[in-house]
Amino acid sequence: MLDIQKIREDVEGVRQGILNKNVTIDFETILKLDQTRRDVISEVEVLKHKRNLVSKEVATRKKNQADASDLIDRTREIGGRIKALDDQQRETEVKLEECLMQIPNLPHDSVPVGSDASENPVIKAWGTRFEPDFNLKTHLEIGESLKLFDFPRGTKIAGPGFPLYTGKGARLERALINFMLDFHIDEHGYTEVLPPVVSDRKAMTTTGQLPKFEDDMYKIPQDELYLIPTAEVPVTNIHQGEIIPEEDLPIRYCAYSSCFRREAGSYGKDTRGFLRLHQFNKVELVKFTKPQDSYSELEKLRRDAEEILEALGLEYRVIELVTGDLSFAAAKCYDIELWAPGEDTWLEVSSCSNFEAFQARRGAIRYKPEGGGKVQLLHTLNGSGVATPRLLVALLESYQQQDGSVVLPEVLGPYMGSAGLHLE
RNA sequence: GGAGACGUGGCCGAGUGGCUUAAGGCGGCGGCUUGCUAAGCCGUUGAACGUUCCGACGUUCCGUAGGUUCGAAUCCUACCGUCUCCGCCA
Repeated sequence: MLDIQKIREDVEGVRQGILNKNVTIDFETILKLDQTRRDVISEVEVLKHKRNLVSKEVATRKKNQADASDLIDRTREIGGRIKALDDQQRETEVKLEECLMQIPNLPHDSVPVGSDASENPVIKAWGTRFEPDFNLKTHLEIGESLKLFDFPRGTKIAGPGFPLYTGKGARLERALINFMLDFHIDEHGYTEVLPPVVSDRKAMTTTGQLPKFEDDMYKIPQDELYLIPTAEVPVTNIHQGEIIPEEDLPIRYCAYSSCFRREAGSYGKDTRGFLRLHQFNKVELVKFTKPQDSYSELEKLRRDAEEILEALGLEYRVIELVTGDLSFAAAKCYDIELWAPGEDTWLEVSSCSNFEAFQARRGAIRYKPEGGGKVQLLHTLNGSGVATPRLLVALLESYQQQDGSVVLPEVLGPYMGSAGLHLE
């Protein structure tokens, strides 16, 4: 949510920023609602002040056994008008809030202006291309021959997009999750949390999934809960409604969770194997920072994700998203993509974003400055560190051998245990 | 799932319709004291919104939402949450 005060003060600047995100908003209606709201508040506050004074006078007279019926009549009349104005205020605020909830976050000044993903600049590349002199297999071919997963049976249980990992494939999935968690906890100083995989409407609204993207999520109507599309939702909401002492910042959480996405509207796109799923595993990084620190923390966050890929020896590149490709809640975002030699393509495994105060305002997440300054909104950030399905794809395809087996990188040794690093 | 108890500021806790402008304590902050010293004394203490001549002023907030009333932390209704007991259960 944007600051209504900022909209009031610089509507043209806001309009242009939102336009750069390819969104058009009717700001005139918003400003009118804002004006109405303030007018009504002014009026009702005068009346309430009057009521308070007269009520006090009633109390005084009653104490002195005096008659107060004339005052009571007057207050009754004032009370009626207050009720009407209170209703009007509530109505106006609901409408205003509905409008504000529809506005995406403003892009940061440093974000290149552009209309869509085709304009996203590549800002970094790391690693060397895996180009052996034998014919490369895709992860599906590798997985089937080594019995690492079983898509037909997964589909039998829950429909397409719900993967079933088997044998050493299941072990590898678990190894990757544990490796990434330990790495972020021990090397990068994150605090581990293991959150619920469902969240309520309020939590989904804080992070920006609601009210606009209801159809993208799995819903449990009986309990008014949603399956989380990312651990970002429950983890960001850990501090919903709280005022955090400045000395506790930054807070860095690291969380593993299953993620659930309906992927509505994307049927027929990347449907092969692990490229796009309804359920997948992800290690997520979430930060709460002071406003002045959020951009340096974004760079560190991106490094934290990159280092996972470097430790696994996988070729990656970093993309900076242009304004038109930024998600609803993001002010700035980097995507990290892995090279999948078998698929012969880049696969997005991480998205690192700074939301500035956008989520904090929706969820009332604030901090109290040391030395007693005014309480203010903090900044939230998050990034995948990283999602497993496409990581698994790149890993299997990058470490495949001519004989069809796979030799995993050494860092996974402790996690593969008795299964070993040689999948055959 | 059944029964009961409870929900007040950062924390503890008083408050059963007007004397509350939420007592008192703890903690925090500022100051004074320096033979009450593992201390003492004094002062101070939250959030949101609106107006503003930037000095302030006003309104709201006692789990949440409604209701009764001239007036609600206090009475009524619903919901949410916590705890205890019973049932069920990995």
